Amino acid sequence: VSPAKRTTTPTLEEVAAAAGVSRSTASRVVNGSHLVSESVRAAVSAAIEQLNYTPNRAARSLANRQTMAIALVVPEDTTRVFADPYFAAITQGISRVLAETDYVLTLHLGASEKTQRYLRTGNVDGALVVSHHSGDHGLADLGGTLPVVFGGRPIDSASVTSYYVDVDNAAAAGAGTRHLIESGRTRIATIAGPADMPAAIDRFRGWTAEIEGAGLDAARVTRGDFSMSSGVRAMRALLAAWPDIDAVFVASDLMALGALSVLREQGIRVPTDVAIVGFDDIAAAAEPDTQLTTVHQPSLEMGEEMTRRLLRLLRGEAIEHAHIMETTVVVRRTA
Amino acid sequence: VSPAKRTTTPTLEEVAAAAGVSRSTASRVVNGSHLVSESVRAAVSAAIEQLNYTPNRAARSLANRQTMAIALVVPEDTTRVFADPYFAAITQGISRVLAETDYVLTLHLGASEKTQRYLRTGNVDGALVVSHHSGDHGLADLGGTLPVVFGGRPIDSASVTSYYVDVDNAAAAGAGTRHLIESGRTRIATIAGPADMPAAIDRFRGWTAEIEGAGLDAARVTRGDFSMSSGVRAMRALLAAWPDIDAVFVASDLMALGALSVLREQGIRVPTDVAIVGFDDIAAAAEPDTQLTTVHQPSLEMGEEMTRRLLRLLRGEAIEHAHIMETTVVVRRTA
DNA sequence: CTGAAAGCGCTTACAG
DNA sequence: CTGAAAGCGCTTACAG
Repeated sequence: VSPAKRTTTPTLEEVAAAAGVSRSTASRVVNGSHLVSESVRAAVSAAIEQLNYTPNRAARSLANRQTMAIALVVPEDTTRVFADPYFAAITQGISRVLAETDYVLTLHLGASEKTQRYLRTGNVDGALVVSHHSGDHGLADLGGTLPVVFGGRPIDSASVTSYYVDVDNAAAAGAGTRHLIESGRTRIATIAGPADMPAAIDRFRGWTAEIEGAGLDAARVTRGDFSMSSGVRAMRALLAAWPDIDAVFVASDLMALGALSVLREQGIRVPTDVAIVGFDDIAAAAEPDTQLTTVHQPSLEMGEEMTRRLLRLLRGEAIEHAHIMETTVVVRRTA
Repeated sequence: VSPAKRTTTPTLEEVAAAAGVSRSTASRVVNGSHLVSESVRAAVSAAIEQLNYTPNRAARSLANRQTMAIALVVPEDTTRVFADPYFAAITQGISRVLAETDYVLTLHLGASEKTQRYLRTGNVDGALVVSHHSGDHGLADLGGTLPVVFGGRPIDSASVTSYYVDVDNAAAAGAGTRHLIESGRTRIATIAGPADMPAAIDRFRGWTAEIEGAGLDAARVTRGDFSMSSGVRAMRALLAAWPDIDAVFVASDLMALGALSVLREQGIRVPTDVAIVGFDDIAAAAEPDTQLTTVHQPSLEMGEEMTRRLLRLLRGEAIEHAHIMETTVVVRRTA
């Protein structure tokens, strides 16, 4: 049978036969075992190459109880969340590090009964859960069932025992706010995020602490839902309630973009009249026409780090429960 | 062993024992075979329930040569594409119909050698490929290896034999342009998409045909890359080159949003001075502060339809190669 | 360092 | 309608 003609995938058995060794030995070289002589390794490698052999995943999983699959679960399945650049970047990071391994990624939008059962019943070796919202739909104790690392601090009771990577949202928001204070602004407002999201809560706390610490008035507050249009509404509301504001710390770049469009529309100069600091540093923030000053959050790297940590957990290594990544204030044109 | 205490998953063997039947019979009821008596079915079902049995996927795949997995591949892996609301909606649709089946979705960003090999060596039962760009990185003949349905017409040679769902981009763009013409506009520009993307090419063609058909001037053209910031740049360019324009058909909502912000900034009234029609109908288009008139494309439904079609292919049913979905012009405030 | 053998948990002809 | 048996393609003690 010429390799070009065969339609069915070659098996380990055939590789072994071609190399003149046993199936066990062929298996050992496929798996990089050290107890194989150099000559045998070469022969088997040649056979693998020649037959274009790829191990059958199902057979492998069945035999060694590893699936070589890891799940990416996004508990909330609204389009808004999924289209979030932050989420896109995290997924990118996850995909990037997984690409260098033999693991495959399964995608789960929502945390349905079916998904939970899938996760708990040995179909994946581990899970990555990315969620902005607090309501983790019963995913809290998932970590007790299989290795899990969360993107963002989980708000639930199990958080002390869960693994997660995050930034220090309060400190980061504080730094962004401080930039405004240090540049002489005194009537600094904030457009906060949803009151039920840990990241939003922490950023708001960071802003408040910094404002009060500077002896300024922390009353100029409004909220959005992290979307651009909510930023538009929030900015209008802010302007209506406190026409005197000279700066605003916005809890997400998308909302900041919305806020900027309102200021532009109303002919309010940025940063001369009102300075704006965002949060995230999405790609759009760096655009020549935007040049948004913002708190940089390493989203893609967070995805990479989550994945690397999960991989370590899968190798049986011990890691700390929390991994906090660095943020920086990126000063551009709006503040 | 009480079911509550056991840590290992029960096997079919155990279910069979508990029900007092053979493994074969237990397997038959798990798989809904008709050749099982009612009483036996009941007994096995009870055992399954009681033991909380879930079939082992690996064992099942190995035995019946089905993986019950389908791949979602996004050939280009830039953050920009992945954060695209259109893509997010499609994925949502895919996920939604798959949720009602036993299939799981694997996610592949980029079309690396590794991914291609994965797809071609029997690790999934079928694939869904979503791509805006033409350069499908060798995915063209993927359909010869396993069932595949594309989101968007593939531009490559294999397209006549591939399955895809799409909209009639030329006709849809024509309809959007016609809306502008019929409302009395005469100096109608367009912000087109990338010259290497089938959807962009077709939309531009649709605009051109309609403009020329009405005896108008089809010279007012500029291009973006479908991103909001490119819309900003394109709108500025348009205004600089042809200050007389009274309308613009924009090939994507994201670009239209950018264009609108420029008009707002320059104090140009919409739609009084310049009317705008977008394409996609993303969530942001319907926002109270935007109210963008646009060509609605059923993105989520396209994802659903792609998936349903792939499922049919997997069942061995015959389907047409192309499935074209309806678009409509949604008239809001900008035109 | 290498091989024979058992086993992973299912499905599916084949008989009956 | 039901069961015994073979087989899916691997891995992994166990001997040697």
